[in-house]
Amino acid sequence: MNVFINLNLESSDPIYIQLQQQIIEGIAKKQLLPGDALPSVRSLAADIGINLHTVNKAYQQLKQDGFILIHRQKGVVVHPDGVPQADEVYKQELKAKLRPLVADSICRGMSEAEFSQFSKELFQLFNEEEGEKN
Amino acid sequence: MNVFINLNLESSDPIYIQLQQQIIEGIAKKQLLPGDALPSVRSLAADIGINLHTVNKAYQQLKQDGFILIHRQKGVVVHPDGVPQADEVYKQELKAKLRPLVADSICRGMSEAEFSQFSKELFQLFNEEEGEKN
DNA sequence: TATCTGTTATACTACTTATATAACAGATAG
DNA sequence: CTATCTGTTATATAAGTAGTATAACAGATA
Repeated sequence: MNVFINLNLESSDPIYIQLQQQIIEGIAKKQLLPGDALPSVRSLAADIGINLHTVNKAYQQLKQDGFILIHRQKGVVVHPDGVPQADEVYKQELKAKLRPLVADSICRGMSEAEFSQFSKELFQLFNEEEGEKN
Repeated sequence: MNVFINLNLESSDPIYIQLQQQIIEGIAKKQLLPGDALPSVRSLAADIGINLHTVNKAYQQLKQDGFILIHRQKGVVVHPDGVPQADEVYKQELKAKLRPLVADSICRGMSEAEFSQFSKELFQLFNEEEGEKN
């Protein structure tokens, strides 16, 4: 049940953020399904060669955001009820995150069409591989 | 010639990043045109109540990214030749920044159409106010 | 000469990231 | 019962980032 984790230790993105994103990508690609078990903090930390607390930090944030459930003595699973649907608060935050990307892109002469094409390609990337189990 | 700067000191985004983004937004909205003068590091710092070095850090990065020119003893201006157009490297970085936003949105049941609609709204936001001088 | 530029240097505080150990309480397998 | 597995909590440390505070320098300009 190993999740394929590719960490970039050169990146300025913190390890626990990269870890979060990889798990979220796994859920988006449906390689991780509701109810699926995730490795324990200790085994995952050992597997990818980082500290237990770094994994725990990622898990805590994923739990906070509704991606996973943590049963105190049973382990960690992808949330059986699925991830909470995007509400208005989430959508406002999303727009706030897109905002600087759009402003920058406009300055550099990119069209709205090209920008949206990138989004479209990413949506396809995550949906194409639907259900792959490697 | 004051740039309207709205800082959020509660935000986890560093001040120098917010400052950068506001100036980039000004350029995107064409409120700041090629050749326009920007305040000196000292006067802008005094105006918005922050340290000189924080402003300098934002300016240095804007210079590095081609948004502004800094004439050693003359001051700071929006780059007269315009901002460098998006190249392949830039586009790859943009996609890398969009990637976690898209993965997250998919998990939360957002469609590609809705996601692109947000981008579209932001493009309009920056283009609507074209040339406004308040 | 006084004052404005950007630039550089140093020092300090506070916070974040990541690691290292250690211990605790509940569940479970032998 | 005991050993081992869970997540959790507590400390401590090291390195890096963010932000501030002062000070000084060199070139331009009024």
